[in-house]
Amino acid sequence: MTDALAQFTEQMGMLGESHGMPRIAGRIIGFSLMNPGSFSLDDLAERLQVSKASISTNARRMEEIGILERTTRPGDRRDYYRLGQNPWEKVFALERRRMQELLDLLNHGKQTLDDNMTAQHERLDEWRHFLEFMQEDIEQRIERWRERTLKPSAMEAAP
Amino acid sequence: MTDALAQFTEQMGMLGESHGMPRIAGRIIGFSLMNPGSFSLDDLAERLQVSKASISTNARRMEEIGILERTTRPGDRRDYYRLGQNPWEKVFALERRRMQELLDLLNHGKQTLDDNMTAQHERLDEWRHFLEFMQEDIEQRIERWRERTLKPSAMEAAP
DNA sequence: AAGTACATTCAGTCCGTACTGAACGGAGTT
DNA sequence: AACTCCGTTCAGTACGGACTGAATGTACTT
Repeated sequence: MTDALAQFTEQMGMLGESHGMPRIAGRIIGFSLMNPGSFSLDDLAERLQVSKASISTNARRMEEIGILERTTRPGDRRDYYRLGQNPWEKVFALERRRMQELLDLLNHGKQTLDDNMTAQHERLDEWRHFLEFMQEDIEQRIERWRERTLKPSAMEAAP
Repeated sequence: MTDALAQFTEQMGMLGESHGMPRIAGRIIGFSLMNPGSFSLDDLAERLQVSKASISTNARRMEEIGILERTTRPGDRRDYYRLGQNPWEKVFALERRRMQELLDLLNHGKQTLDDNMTAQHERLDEWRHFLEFMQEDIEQRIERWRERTLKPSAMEAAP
């Protein structure tokens, strides 16, 4: 692996950490982004210089979320992993779920709040409205993205 | 503090952790959401059962980001904290910054990638386009939210 | 000047969790 | 059956960072 690519992989690891995922998970994503084909657990363990156990755990978790895809080959017992279809939609879905948790918490909190605390009620409502407003739009946004990528002819060049 | 409110505060702490912030920061937000007025460091330390040092550090950091507001009172040396104007926009801004970091990383990685690896180039481009698309749209969305809240007469009831 | 009332900083502790090596399990092969 | 080649699980380690108590800094009061 080139120096530059190794560095890219490491930075993806760090970025993954800042998104709340294990460092190795980010590295796997970075590596898979930059290298063609699919890779066995042993491949990844060797290339990323980490234990096979970590690779196994992280790859499987990311497959459950849909970020990675597991494939097999005839006459070969190993599992091979590569990037899934549209990994970032999956990441956004996770963040959306956290937003929903917050929304639920705010709703529940509002119920436990005494009626005469109008200022707090208003503030809670404001937050809820904002979150709901943003949330309903995320879906629309992703939908629009899908439409756009399905019709590549309509793509405009970005500056 | 009521049992229910204490529980709310704790859950806000946990939720904050899942967003990558210290538990105490989330608790301060939760507490400030539910309690009227502004609070001194000692107030918060006592109510949240944590050390004053932690409160100081976390409150200040959140003030830097704009989530909290620091106020003072005549004839009183203490600092008082309360929620800032539109805290969630600030949280979104943070996530937007992380997206930008990823975007930068992808752009830089693309430059280090050999020209003849067309498949990887395409995949990188796809990611970049998606992120750019989502990012520019988030700004528009927040802008629309501002317009909407500035004209409360135009508000529609949500289902 | 000494004393008081704050906020901040810093060295050290504690805790969660990512990560590892080794053991385990299962499915194929001989 | 025993053996091989996988992936997974588990007990233990290591590490990062949140949190704390004590020290420090600063501005005001007497």
